[in-house]
Amino acid sequence: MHDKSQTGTVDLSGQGREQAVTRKSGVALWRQIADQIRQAISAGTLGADGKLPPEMILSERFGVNRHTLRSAIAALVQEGVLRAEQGRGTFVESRQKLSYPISARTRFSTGLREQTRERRSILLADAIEPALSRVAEALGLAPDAPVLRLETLSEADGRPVSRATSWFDAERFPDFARVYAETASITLAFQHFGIEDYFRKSTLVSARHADAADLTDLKLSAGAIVLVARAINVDTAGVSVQYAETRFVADRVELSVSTEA
Amino acid sequence: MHDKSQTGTVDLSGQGREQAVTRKSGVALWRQIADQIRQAISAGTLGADGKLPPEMILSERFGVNRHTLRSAIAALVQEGVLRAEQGRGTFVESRQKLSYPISARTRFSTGLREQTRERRSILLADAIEPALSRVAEALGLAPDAPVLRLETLSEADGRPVSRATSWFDAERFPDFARVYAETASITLAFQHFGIEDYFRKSTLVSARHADAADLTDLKLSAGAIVLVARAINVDTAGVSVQYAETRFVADRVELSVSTEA
DNA sequence: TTCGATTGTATAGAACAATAGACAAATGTG
DNA sequence: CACATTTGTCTATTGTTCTATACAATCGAA
Repeated sequence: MHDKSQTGTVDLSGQGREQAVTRKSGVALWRQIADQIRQAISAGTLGADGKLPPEMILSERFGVNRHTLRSAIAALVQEGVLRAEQGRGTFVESRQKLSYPISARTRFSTGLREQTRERRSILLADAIEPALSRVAEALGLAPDAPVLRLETLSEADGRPVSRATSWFDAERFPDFARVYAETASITLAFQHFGIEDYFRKSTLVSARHADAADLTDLKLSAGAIVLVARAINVDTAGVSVQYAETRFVADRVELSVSTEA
Repeated sequence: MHDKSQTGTVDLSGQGREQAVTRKSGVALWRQIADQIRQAISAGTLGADGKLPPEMILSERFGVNRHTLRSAIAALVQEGVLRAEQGRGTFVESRQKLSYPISARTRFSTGLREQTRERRSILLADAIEPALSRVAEALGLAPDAPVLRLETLSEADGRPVSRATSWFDAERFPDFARVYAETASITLAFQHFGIEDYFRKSTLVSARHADAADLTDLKLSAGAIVLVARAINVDTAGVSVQYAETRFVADRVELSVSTEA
């Protein structure tokens, strides 16, 4: 059933890189095309002048009917990436990708300060629960030890950037959730508990399709990709104080690792 | 058109994490389900005993017809993730994710040595071309300076892991492609040109859908995700010697960043 | 105002995806 | 063997996606 998929190629970038749509793949053509246009815009290889080529031209490049291409554009208009004006053309609404630095001193707001006008984090939920095995291992706690779980959403310039689930030792940090809710900052909340500084020990990066909850919180459409960073933060004594699993919107964020050993 | 999508949820993990399929989203149900099963296997929350639940059970969990679920399984069988046996059940063929370390001393084979039986890199193509703007910038060369481009494929245990495009200063490293073809190692090829050691300066990590070429080379099915690492390597003097854009199969690889400041 | 270029709308048919029900074929067990 | 369990195949129906063609509406320039 899946061995007969056909692929047609298209040079969208003008730089030798080929883009393509694959038929009978389980992913609708209009969605594949929407993903590629979004990516090309982000890479600057399409709409660099703020305007997209006409629908007829684009549909020929992708080798699909004009209506199929229009579905792709409609999806991107709904996402806020494009804006179509009858008689004039289709225009790019937003372009740039945020570069999120990962280093020993990774903090949410700091690294994005120069790239955005405004940033904020929202506390969606908090709960005290027995630790899952991977959480207990990351924090160096006994299995099923009580941990505080924080669900947070981060936005930059009014658009969702990432969705994080963080765990903390509930015994060492009682009432952390309330302090965080007041300060809206992990760094400040840690200081309230006497931790002047903390460091990123390790980060595991993977990628997958966004699940249902992330789709909603991050305002994504189905099939969207998230970059997943599983990180451990330690205090100055090297003791794990936070384990976090953060999902970044792959279309809007890239992770920057500088390894100055 | 895209605002009327319906979402049904299913707890696949037994840990409170919900999985879901979204209808009318441009992604066929069987593909969404295939993606989720693959991910659940990789996370160990499904088929931990090597065997998948019967089709009837799974189709009820996902809230779809048995045939739809069978399409998902068929796709995973073709990928080599599952193996179905009439009368017996469906079994897990491969599970584990490779953890690819990113540090100042990142090299392909070293980090994967303990996780795999066998690794190899294949030179697919090489060419000398004028540098693209981002390549020239990364290597610190003049725009359109001649650069060598290498297209390589890396496999571990007989399965494709990553697909890289690397660029080198063609004037500093004449004949690099031939040397690399003979040694099958970037490290050894560099030594041939008097570079005893080199370091990873920076890495940008992003994620996107695999394009047509990567789909073919990495033997993926459409809609698959790749982790993209854009890296700059420098010699001991701090001069850029290699710029590489590597696409990792997101289902098989995660990137590990240890930030020991 | 007239015209070309462009996006928006409508309709119909073909190809694909999903559902439904029934039964065949293989496996392991009592 | 007889049986329950499980995957494999078949047919039919419905809804979604893609194609094809035609024309309307808006904009900007000649």
